[in-house]
Amino acid sequence: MQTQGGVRRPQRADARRNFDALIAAARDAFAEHGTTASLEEIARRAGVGIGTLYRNFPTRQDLFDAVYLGELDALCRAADDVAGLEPWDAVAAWLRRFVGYVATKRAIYEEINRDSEMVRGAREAMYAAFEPLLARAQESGAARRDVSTDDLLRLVSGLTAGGYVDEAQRERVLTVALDGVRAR
Amino acid sequence: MQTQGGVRRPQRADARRNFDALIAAARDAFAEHGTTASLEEIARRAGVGIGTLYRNFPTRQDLFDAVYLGELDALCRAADDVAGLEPWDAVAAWLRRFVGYVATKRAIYEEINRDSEMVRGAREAMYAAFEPLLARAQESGAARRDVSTDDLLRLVSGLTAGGYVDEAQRERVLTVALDGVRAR
DNA sequence: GCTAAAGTGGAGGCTTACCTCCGATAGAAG
DNA sequence: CTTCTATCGGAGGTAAGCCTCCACTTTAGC
Repeated sequence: MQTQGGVRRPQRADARRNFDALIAAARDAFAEHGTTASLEEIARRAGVGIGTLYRNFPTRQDLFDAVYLGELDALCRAADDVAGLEPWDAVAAWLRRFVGYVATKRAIYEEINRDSEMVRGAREAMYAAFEPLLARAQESGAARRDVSTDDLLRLVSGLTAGGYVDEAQRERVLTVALDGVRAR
Repeated sequence: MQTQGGVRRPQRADARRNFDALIAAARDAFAEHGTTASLEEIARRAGVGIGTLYRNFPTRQDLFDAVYLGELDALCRAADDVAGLEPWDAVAAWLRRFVGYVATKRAIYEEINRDSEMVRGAREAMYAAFEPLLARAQESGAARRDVSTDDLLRLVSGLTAGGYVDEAQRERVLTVALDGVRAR
């Protein structure tokens, strides 16, 4: 991939090193502090000057996109992986994958609702990936018909972003919610 | 009530006016910006100097408690109001009431997971209010037995805090989740 | 090696928030 | 009306984040 989030990866070796270090540091920082993580701290963690951060990512959003758009691709492709399962199982499996995507990323959750230009495209990609799975489950009678793709993704991302005592509880709560989606 | 959140309401007329104005302004600000709302903006909105804010509420937490503990009481007492309904209906009704409490309050949601000393008591009060309703619904066979009070309150508060296109969507999603809680 | 071009990094100016302190003010009591 | 005192409010010191700018450093290509 030549670009990530519309930001070109630089050519010179040292510049590429810094670019990658910044994305890695930003991933951690966004996960820990949400969208408002300090850019100066990100630069510090990456072992890079603040000027370098700004040259590569003129705005916070650019950095944010670079961090998440790559992983988003993988998530969308996962829809193909589960396409062979039974209709309902495919829905459940992909949603669990989606949880894995959102779980460690407070920032994603904060952003998923906003209408920030660039995230809109990302959301559309996810919706496009999940929509067919849901449609198939609904046609086969496995999933209730009165919910939309949008409903489900918001349901699951809201659930996921909450704080839980442990992983087992998150899993339990997710199971309850998925049972609610199942047709009776 | 003489105290709110452990903070004594002052005696002099002007002081009481300011105290109340601060709580009202803080309620708005916390709803809008979450726990990190600027204290100086709260003082400004209340038409009061920043010094007055600090005299009444030495810490952010004191202010936060004063804002929410009063409303919390009302929420807990609502458990009695619904106690006369059918077991399942009582659970659903109280949870909807709970949604009303959390929905406009990002700050509450942020705080509900943390173990901040003073919020712990608040959480226990809510749990105490809801627990009997859930237990009754489980005994009557209306609610599944593999979920706890804690599970449900986190499930619902997570759902509620998410962003939605409109109220109808929030309602739809909540319905799905509640259906998941119902015994088959 | 040498050099031009790409890339670096942090000092510094700006803004915003936190919190303290104390001279000025306004309510309560007589 | 006066006096006493609780209360006010914002100036100002401190800290942290944002972002720009440019003298310096490093790389790639010869």
